[in-house]
Amino acid sequence: MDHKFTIKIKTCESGLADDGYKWRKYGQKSIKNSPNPRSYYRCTNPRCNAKKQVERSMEDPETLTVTYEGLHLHYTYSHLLLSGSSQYYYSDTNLHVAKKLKCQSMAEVADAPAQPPTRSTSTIQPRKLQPAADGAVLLGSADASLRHGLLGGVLRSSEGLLEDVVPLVVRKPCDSTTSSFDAFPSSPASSPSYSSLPLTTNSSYLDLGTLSTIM
DNA sequence: CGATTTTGACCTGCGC
DNA sequence: GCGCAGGTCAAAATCG
Repeated sequence: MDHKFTIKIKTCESGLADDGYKWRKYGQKSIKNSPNPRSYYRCTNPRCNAKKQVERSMEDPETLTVTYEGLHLHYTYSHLLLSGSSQYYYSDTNLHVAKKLKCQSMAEVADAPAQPPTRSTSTIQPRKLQPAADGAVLLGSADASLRHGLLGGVLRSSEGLLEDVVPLVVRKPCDSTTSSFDAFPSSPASSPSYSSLPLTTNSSYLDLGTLSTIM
């Protein structure tokens, strides 16, 4: 069992996505039918088994397809310094790329984000930490207040696996006023369910809408 | 000088 | 069994 999912990140010029974790590159391979090589990264934390693969999108060179695998077993305090200029996408379509992804894992991924938006709950509902397949739970030992501080303003909209395995946000240094969002027609980020979030919709985009369709 | 990246070799899984 | 493709290793190079 593994946690594996893919997100698409808009990059600007030469800007690389900084997801708050520290990664070490351990390989690069050219992929068949893809003009761009795929880079392989491991978390530098020796206790952490998280890995990610970064591949530049064929259709949009400014989009990086990042496949995360494994769980972070530690914190990154850089999240406390998050700015509002974050843009990231969660692509369910690429979930199918992971050939080893089992149906159960798919269900896990799709579980929480597919929940109807119970946004009226202003109280931070600590999402039940889904025990990871390997028994590890990201932030599992976190002080609750710290966890809320980290998660509350960033990705609580997902209320799901993203909090467990996705680095809390994929940051990019460039301005958020790019017009590239036209390439992503489905935009549940504008859903009212996100209006209660402490982040503005034009500063952070999370494409979770289609995620529920894979249930 | 230690950490990180690069890159070719090696390993492994899968389809035929 | 063989070949291909993807993933990982590890030594050398590079960087800060």
